Amino acid sequence: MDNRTVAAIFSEMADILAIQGENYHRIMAYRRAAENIAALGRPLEEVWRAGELETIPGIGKTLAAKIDELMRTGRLQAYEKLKAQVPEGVVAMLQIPDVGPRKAALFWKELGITSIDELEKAARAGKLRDLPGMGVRSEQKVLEGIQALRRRTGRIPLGVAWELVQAVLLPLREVPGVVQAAPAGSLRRMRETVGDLDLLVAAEDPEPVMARFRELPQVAEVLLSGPTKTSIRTHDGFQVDLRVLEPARWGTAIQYFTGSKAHNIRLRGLALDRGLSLSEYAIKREDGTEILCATEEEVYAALGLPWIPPELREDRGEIEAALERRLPDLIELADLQGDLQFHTTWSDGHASLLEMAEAARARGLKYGLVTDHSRGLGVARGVGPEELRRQRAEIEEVNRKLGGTFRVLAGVEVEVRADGSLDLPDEVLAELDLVVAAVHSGLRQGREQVTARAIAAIRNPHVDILAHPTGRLIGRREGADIDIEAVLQAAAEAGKAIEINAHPLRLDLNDVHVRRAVELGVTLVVNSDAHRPEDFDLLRFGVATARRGWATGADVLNTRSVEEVLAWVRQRNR
DNA sequence: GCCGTTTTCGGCCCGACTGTTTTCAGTCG
Repeated sequence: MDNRTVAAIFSEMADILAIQGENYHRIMAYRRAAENIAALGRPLEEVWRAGELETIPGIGKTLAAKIDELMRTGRLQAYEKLKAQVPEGVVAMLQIPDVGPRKAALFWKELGITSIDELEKAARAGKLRDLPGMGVRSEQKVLEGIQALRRRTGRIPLGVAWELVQAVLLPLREVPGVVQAAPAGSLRRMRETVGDLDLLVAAEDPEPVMARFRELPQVAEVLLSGPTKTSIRTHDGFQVDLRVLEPARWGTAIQYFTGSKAHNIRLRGLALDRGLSLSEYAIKREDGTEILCATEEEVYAALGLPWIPPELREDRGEIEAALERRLPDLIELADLQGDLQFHTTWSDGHASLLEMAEAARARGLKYGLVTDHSRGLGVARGVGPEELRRQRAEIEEVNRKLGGTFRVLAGVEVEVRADGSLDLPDEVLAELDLVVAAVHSGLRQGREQVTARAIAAIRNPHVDILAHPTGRLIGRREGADIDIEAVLQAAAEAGKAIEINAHPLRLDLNDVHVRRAVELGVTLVVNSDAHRPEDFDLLRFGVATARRGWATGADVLNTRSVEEVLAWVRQRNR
């Protein structure tokens, strides 16, 4: 039983307990356990076998026993008992905005409603308005919530959220009196998907900012608007929350709204230990006097901590690391010296080798590995032995033209066939500077088969890097059911590198797997996988994912110089 | 249900906004 399944069960148990009106903290215990299991980075089953379940934060005797039952029997009696008590459709109602556990329970108990469809009918028939605590407006909000839920395509991919936020912040920055404007929330933490978009503006007078925000062309609907907060929904169905506050309180505010919730709860606990109360407005002493923080550094310092990078703020050990002054020195975009995967018109890229090299150079990179697809992948065109030989001539010509300001290395993205063999003969691969291997087809194979293919590729002496190991496309396609732990172990043994593909729909490895790779000492590579010149800008998302996985510059191969990268290849191939 | 250099019991973050209410409950983040 894998981590995601166990996490989902605990999360659903929390929902059911909430509908039943259970003790809030007991519910939170289940949620926290679910989150920590999902973020574990190594197989829960392995932790269970080692008898170390209770070393996981938020797992005590009771939950450890429940995990044990799940691992041994594949079932959990307590879960089945809970599920039998509350209809599935009632639990599903929690997905509707503005419907929480209390209201879901109310609709169910008072009117016998057990599905979202029934709820919609009841709302249309005006049956909800007479319930205690409800009214005509609330009934309308339920209907609107159901519509919003049906429109919602799920969480927003990081790349889309990034673009939208840049577009919205620009006009807000032009409003007179605006001192600062920045994204907060999971976008600032650079999570791979973003739920609602959180924006923060510092200005003495909030109203002109709110007014400008409400009138943006992207706005389809104003959900709520007060003196400190306005929420809108865009035409694309995305919710954007804007908070405006005075500049003197910027530090506490941006800290608070960056989250995560779990990180903030821990921080507030630390504040209480020191006789302080932390809120988005200030740090309050017990006598009621306020400490205003204009910067985040001041907030953390007041709690005895160094500043913690936003990408780490998930309560995955960063607070302990900060207390012990052992936060990692995270990799930064500027640390990258090269990019070890980009494409050209030799396969499915949209620009010439020279154009791509110049684009990479314009972004401060010093080298790049051209990795057009081998033939086996059914993309338009693709390179075989003959094309690679001819491309080599073009590489030399481009390198001459660039006159030492940038170096193109010869590579390929070689297809791992369904049977685990590679799409190009070894002697052809041997002539290249570096070889990137990738699985694109047969992603739906069984776990053992697809894992074996990836490991076979890693063990091929000519392969240096395994690209986007799961092949997922966020929000579009599940990745292969691949045993990442086994792949990482194989890479560690063979001394091969694993890619963090920076494309915002891939981010593959993901943050949790990066963390595990770092623990295992696996060499990582952050690659743009650029298919057009502007795609080199995507590297920021790959670096962010590396940072979320606690990776330092030393963990990532392409922070090294081109000579060091080539030496890394040679010392292994001897 | 978890957790512990103020604790093995009694805590567990804090506030905005809305809609329903005459002081608060529910939801959200």
